[in-house]
Amino acid sequence: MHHDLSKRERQIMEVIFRRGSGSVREVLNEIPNPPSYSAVRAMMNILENKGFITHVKEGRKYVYTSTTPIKKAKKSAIVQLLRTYFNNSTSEAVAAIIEVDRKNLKNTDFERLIQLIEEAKQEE
Amino acid sequence: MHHDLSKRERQIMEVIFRRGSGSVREVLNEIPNPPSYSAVRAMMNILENKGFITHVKEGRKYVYTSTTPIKKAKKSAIVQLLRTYFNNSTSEAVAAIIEVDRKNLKNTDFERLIQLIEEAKQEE
DNA sequence: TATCAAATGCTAAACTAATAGCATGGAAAT
DNA sequence: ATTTCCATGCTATTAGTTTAGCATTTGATA
Repeated sequence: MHHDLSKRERQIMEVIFRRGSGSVREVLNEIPNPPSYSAVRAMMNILENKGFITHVKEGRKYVYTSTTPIKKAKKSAIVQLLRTYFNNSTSEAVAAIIEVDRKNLKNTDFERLIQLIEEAKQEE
Repeated sequence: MHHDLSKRERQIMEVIFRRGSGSVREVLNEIPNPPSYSAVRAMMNILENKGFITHVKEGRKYVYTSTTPIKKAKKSAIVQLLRTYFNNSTSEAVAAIIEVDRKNLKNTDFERLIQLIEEAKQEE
């Protein structure tokens, strides 16, 4: 998906995915150690020229969105995570995710997860 | 973790995490649309100078490993995924992961997952 | 309506990353 | 011991990123 992007291009795409959309200013505000406003504008133009994002005019500014459907982007990110860190093992990945957030998860969360898995099992 | 890496640096780190370790040649072999051998070497030198990887001599070649413990790297990748694509919702992420791989998962896999979650629930 | 503030269009210069390729060195094979 | 094969050391060049800043456009405000 966004595998051939430069560091800045990638950072911008991540902000767009996280927010759903964003103006140059909004994107800039969410980049850690950001470059200048000019640089972000330049990068977003490049991303648009490459076809990764598109914009609509809203008031006096441009609001950008990803041209890749969010669902597809999520899938791509997951495949990438599994491949890089979990040897493509879904269950190891799930275990690791739960472990990361275990302290914050409540009983109802666990029950929802179990129900979710039961459902997937049925649909098989 | 590796959030300020250039595109190539990032690609190299991903290979190192996936493989556990790797020589320049081995890393090169796993990069899609790879640059030259020279370029990979240069990048790996930079990564070493920045402290992300280290090497031991093995025969006539250098074998590189990450200086970041794999566990920490996994956690960082997960946090990043959740933040970017799932609004920090563990259960949505788990649902999406299962969805991606649903066709390949067998009944025993689902049962293992349920057991895994039951255990996490107990440990709470 | 006139002014202001904040956005984009554009471009050139400065900087950093990425690359190629020659020089060097060492392990393995003959 | 000598040759061969791969690997690294190094450096110059190319490609791409980052920047500032002026001109222009456009909502908002007095």
